[in-house]
Amino acid sequence: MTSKDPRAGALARLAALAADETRAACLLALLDGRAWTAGELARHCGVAASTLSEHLGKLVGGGLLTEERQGRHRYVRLADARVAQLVEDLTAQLSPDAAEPPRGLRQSGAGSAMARGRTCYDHLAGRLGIAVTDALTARGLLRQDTGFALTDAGLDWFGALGVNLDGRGRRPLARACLDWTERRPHLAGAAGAALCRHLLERGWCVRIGSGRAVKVTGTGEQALTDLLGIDTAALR
Amino acid sequence: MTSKDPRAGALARLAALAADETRAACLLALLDGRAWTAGELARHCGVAASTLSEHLGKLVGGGLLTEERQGRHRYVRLADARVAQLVEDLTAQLSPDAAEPPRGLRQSGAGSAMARGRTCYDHLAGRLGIAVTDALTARGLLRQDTGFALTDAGLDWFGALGVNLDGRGRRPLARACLDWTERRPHLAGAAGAALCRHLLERGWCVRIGSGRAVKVTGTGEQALTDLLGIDTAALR
DNA sequence: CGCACGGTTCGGCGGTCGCCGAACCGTTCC
DNA sequence: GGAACGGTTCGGCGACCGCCGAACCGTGCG
Repeated sequence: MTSKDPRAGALARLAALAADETRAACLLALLDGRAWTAGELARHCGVAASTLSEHLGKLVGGGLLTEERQGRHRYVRLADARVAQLVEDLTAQLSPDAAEPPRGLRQSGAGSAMARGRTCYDHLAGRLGIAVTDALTARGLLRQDTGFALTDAGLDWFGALGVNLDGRGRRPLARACLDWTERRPHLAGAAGAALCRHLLERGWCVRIGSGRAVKVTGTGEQALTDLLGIDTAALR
Repeated sequence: MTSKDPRAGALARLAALAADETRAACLLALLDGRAWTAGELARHCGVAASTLSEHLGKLVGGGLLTEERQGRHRYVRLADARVAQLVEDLTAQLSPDAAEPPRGLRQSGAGSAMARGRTCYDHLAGRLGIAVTDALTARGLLRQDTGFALTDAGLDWFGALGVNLDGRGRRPLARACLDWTERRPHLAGAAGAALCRHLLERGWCVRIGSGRAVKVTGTGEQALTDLLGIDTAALR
C-alpha cells in the first residue's frame, strides 16, 4: 500500500466494475449494441430495480456505459466500441479452458437462433459471422495468417459494396473477435461494424424479436451467395 | 440472480482477480515477463508476506499466474501471452481519458530509462518499441491502415533476419499494444515477441539492472540503423 | 546441529459491498 | 386530478474480503 504502480489503483477500479455478477450480466446483455432501460436490465438480472439503479450508477460513473434519459425512462448502452471490445476480450479469455463441451443441440429454441446468427455489439457473430469471415478470407479480402487485416482487394470490395470505411476514429479497421459458440475468430472492428450495418440497412438480415439474434432474409441469401459465395443453407 | 447469462459469473470471477489494488499491482509488475518471488512482490506492493501469499493463491488458482517452486522460493509469472495481452488491454483502456498530462520530464531517473525502452511482457515498448514499429511500417513490412498485420515483405524480412515465426500456437502473429508512455500502438503478438527475443539474444539490447527497462547497445544502434534506418539518437 | 529465512496457515478485525423494502419523485395516461 | 409506472434514495442487514500478526513448516547456510 506504499508505492506500487500508480496505475494499479485505476486498474483495480476498472476491473471492479466487472467484478460483480449482476454488473457482468449487464455488460454481457449490452453487448448486443442496443440501449436497454434500467427496468429491462433489472428483470434480466433478477434483482430489484433499486439494486440495479445503483449498479448503473457505478457503470456510468466508471465510463463503461452512457445514459440517455427520455421521459421516465433511463436508456443505457455501452459507452463505445472500446468498451465492447474489452468485454469481448474478457469473455474470450474464459472460453478456451471452460470445460463446457461444444454444447450439443440443447436449447434448440432461442439458443439455436442465437447460434445461427447474432450481433456482438455492432458486428456479426454466430455461424453467420463465421461464414462471412471465412468467405472474406477465402476470397483474399481478409488475411488472418499475418494478423487480422483487410487486403487491398478487401478495401476495394468494401468500396464497391458502397460501404464507407472513412471517418472511423482511432478504431482499428479490422479486428478479431472470438465467437462464443463457434470458438473461432470473426470480423470485428470498424469494418465488421460497417458490414453489419450494411446488411441490416439493405434488409439482408433482420433482427428476430427484441433480442440480438438475427436471421438472413431471402434477398439476403441471394446477396451473400452472389457477393461471397456463401452457402446459406447452413444458416437457415 | 435468477437466470442471467451463465457467462456472467465466470466473467465476474475473472474480473475480481484484477479488482484489488494489490493484485493489480502484481499483474502490472509481472508485465515485465519475468518471474518474481513472492517476497519481491510483497515488498513491491508494500503488504505483509502473508497477505501476498493469499493473493498469489487466488491469481494462480484463477489461471492468471503460473508458479514454479525452487527450494524455499516460489517463483510466479504471468500464465501466458493471453493474460499479458489482457492486462495490457485493460491498462490501455485507462490511458485515453486519464487526466494525466503527457508527463513532462519529471522522474528523470529510472522513469526516463523506462520511457526510452522497456519490455512489455515479451515485446518492446517505450520509444524503442514505437521506433521499431514506425520503421517497420514505413518500410512496408507492417500495415496498420487495414488492421495490424505483417505484409508478405514483412514475412520475408523476418525470415531473412533468421527469426523463426512458426510454431506459435493460436497466438496472433501481429497485434497492436498501446504504449503506456507514448500513447501509440506498437508491435506485439508472436512477431513482436520474437523480435524482442532476437534483439536480446544478439546483444543489440540489454536489460538495465533488474527492471524491465532496456537500452540499445553500440552494435544494436548499428544494426537498427542498417536494418530499419532507425535514427537511434533519440533512444540514447 | 542450530539459526536465519522464505513462505504458508490461521484467527480475528474492520471496512466494503451487494442486496432488499420502503419512501419518494417525476412522467404518462386515463 | 388521480392512478399507474419507471426510476432513485435511504437505511439497514448480512456476507465477503483484504489486511495483519503469530505460529508454523521447510529449505539453506554457517
